[in-house]
Amino acid sequence: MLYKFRELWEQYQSFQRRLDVGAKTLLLEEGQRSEHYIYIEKGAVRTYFNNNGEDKTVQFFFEGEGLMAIESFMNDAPSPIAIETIEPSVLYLLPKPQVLEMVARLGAQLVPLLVQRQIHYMHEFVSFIRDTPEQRYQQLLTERPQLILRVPQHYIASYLGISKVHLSRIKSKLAKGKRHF
Amino acid sequence: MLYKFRELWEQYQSFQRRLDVGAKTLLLEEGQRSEHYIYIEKGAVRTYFNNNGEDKTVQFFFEGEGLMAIESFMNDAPSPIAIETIEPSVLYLLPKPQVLEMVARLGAQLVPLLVQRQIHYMHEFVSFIRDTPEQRYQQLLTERPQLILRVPQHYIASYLGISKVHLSRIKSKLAKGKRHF
DNA sequence: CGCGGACGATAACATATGTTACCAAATGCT
DNA sequence: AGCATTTGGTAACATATGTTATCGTCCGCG
Repeated sequence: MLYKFRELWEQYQSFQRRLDVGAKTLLLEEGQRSEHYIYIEKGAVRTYFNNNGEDKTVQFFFEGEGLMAIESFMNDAPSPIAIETIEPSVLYLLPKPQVLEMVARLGAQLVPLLVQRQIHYMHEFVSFIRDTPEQRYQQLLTERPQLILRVPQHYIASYLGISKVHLSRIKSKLAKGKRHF
Repeated sequence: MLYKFRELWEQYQSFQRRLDVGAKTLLLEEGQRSEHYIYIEKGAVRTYFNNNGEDKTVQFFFEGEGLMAIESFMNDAPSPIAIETIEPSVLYLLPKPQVLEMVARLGAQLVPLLVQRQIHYMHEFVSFIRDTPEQRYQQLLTERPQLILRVPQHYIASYLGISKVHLSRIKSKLAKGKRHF
């Protein structure tokens, strides 16, 4: 039996819990076990961890995307990563048993999806060893302009691996370069 | 029909090509299409790319490990990544048609493997936004000491995302800290 | 409406890292 | 053995980035 992910997802509607939450709602705490797959109907979400008192953002997600703390979920271990909303959001949570059932039913159809995810992470990795923070910021600007507009700067800074002060410097430097009157 | 990867691999022995090559042998050029899975029986291999004239190392592999330029292989596109031996090596190459056949036969059994790879890349990513180059070097020292011993320093430097001069500084700083006579 | 916190910019200074250049030791090859 | 190449260390200087502190604005919430 072959499924596309989206069709299969619909079949589990009755198990999905709808969440309508405000900004900065914690969806998974660091150290907790992940028990859900999260689909974002509306809003924005980030994953992050705490590094001696300061937030480090790992990834951003927006409407139409899904996520989970895969390491915790798959290895049944405390999550090194926390999840919280950035904006008021509408989310659908599917509990672990049903997620595992979906995974089993999808079977080999997951392989290409997982391969593409892996390629995505390799790209991020390569970007770190090849590009300066300024270049990485410019790529964000061109490739994900909505992200720059919607996400507070200090989250973006830690995602880029730099301080918020430095990101501010980069922006003002770029703005100076663009000015011509 | 269920297989473990290793058992299945043995079944394809007759398709495997054995390569006995010296150090710095180019196995896949940047821009070429990847047509093989490579298993390392002996030796060491790195993946890298050229960034305006200078090498950036992405990953290291040693005996018992396998690799391929997954992006090129799976998407049938020119590879952004080159592959070459670091040491004289004995390798086994399995051509693409047989690799695809293996993938098909493994099917859903690949899912956990791919998930763990994904987690691995996420860890590398997190290390970049959390740790200083010095910390990343120390982790290499404790987690993969053989790597430090066998791989030339400038490859390690670019893998860490820093210049070889700076890596040398880090080493001498750490050595100074350890000295106590 | 007003207040406090979140957000963003900037300055001044400290530290980390890159670049270039030079030298010494190790290694490979003939 | 001898030479060229690779590898690794160090110094001096330039640049990038972090840290701390201060300020102004905006925005949510009582």
